[in-house]
Amino acid sequence: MAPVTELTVGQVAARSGVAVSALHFYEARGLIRSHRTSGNQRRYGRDVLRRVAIIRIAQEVGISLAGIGAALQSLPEGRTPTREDWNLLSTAWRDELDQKISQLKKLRDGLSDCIGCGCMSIDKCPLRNKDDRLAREGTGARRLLVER
Amino acid sequence: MAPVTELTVGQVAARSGVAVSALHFYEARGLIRSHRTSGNQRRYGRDVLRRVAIIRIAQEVGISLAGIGAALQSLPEGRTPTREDWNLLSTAWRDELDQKISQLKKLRDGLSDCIGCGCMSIDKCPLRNKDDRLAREGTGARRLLVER
DNA sequence: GTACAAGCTCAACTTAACTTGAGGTCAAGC
DNA sequence: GCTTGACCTCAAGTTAAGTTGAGCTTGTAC
Repeated sequence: MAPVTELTVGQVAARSGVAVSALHFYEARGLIRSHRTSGNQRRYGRDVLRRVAIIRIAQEVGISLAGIGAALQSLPEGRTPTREDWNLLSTAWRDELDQKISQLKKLRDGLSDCIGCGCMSIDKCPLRNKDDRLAREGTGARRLLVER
Repeated sequence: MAPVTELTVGQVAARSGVAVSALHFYEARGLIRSHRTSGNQRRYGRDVLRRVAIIRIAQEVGISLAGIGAALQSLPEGRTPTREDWNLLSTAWRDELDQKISQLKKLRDGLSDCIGCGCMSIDKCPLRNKDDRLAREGTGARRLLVER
C-alpha cells in the first residue's frame, strides 16, 4: 500500500492556499474533518485537499458555506468523494453558474441598451422601468431589479 | 416650469423599492443627498430616484457601495447626472460585468471538464492543478483559484 | 385640536466568513 | 533539556450592508 501521509493543518494551509484559521473555521462548520494526535493536534487525510478545493471552487461560484456544507452532507458520511459524487455536485453547481451567468448577461444587455438611450432621463429604459413599475404596484413590494 | 415635486423619504422608499432605513444609510454614506424641511424632515429631489436606480443596478453588477460611491463622486458635485455621465458609468460597469461573466464562464468550463474526467482523484483536473501548483511555489502564496 | 402615521437620531444587533489575540501546549533540532 | 516554531482553544474583533428599537418630534386628517 502507498504510505498514507497525514497532513498537519499548516501543510494543508500551504498546499491549499487557505489560512490555518480558515481551516479551523471550516472544521467547526463541519465542512472538513480531522482526527487528533495524542497531543491533540489535527491530522488530515489527503482527501481534505479535495474537499478544500471543492469548497473554494464552490465559493467562487458564489455558493455560501452553508450551501456547500449542505451539498457535502449529501455525500455518504465520511467517505472520500467518488467520481460519481463529484459529478453530482459539479453538475448542480454548474447549473447554478449558468443561471448566474445568464442573469448577469441580462443585466449587461440592459446596461448596453441604456448607454445609447439616455434612459435615465426617459421612460424607455428597461432597467428603470422594471424598477418604476413597483411604484404603481403599491408600496409593499420589494423586488429585485432583475427577474431571476 | 413644471412643478418641482419634492419627495419624502417614505415616497422615495415606495417608488424605489428600497427601505427607508437603507435610504438613511445611503445618505450617511454620501450616496444620495437631501435637504431638510424646517421640521428637520428629509426632502428629496426627483433625481434621487435615478441615483437610487443606479445604485441598485450597480449592486446587482456586484459593485460595493464604496465603489458605487467612488463612481458617483466622479460626477460633478450635486449635479443631476446627464446622459453623458450615465454613459461613462454604465460603460465602466458593463466592462466590469463582462469581466465577471467571463470569469464565471472560465469556472463553468472548468467544472464541465471535471464532470467527465473524474479529476478530483486524478492529477489532470485544471481546477485542481491550478490549486496544487501553489504547493510547489512555496507557502506564502495566496492566490485565487481562477485567474483574473 | 387632537390622534396617529410618518419622520428623526443614535446605538445596538444581524449574518457571513473569517482574522486576531491571549494564554498555554507540543515537537523537533541542537 | 531547552529553545523555538507550529498547534491548541476560546473569545472578541472586522467588514459590508443594512435592520431594529427606543425615545422623541412632525404633520395631517378628522
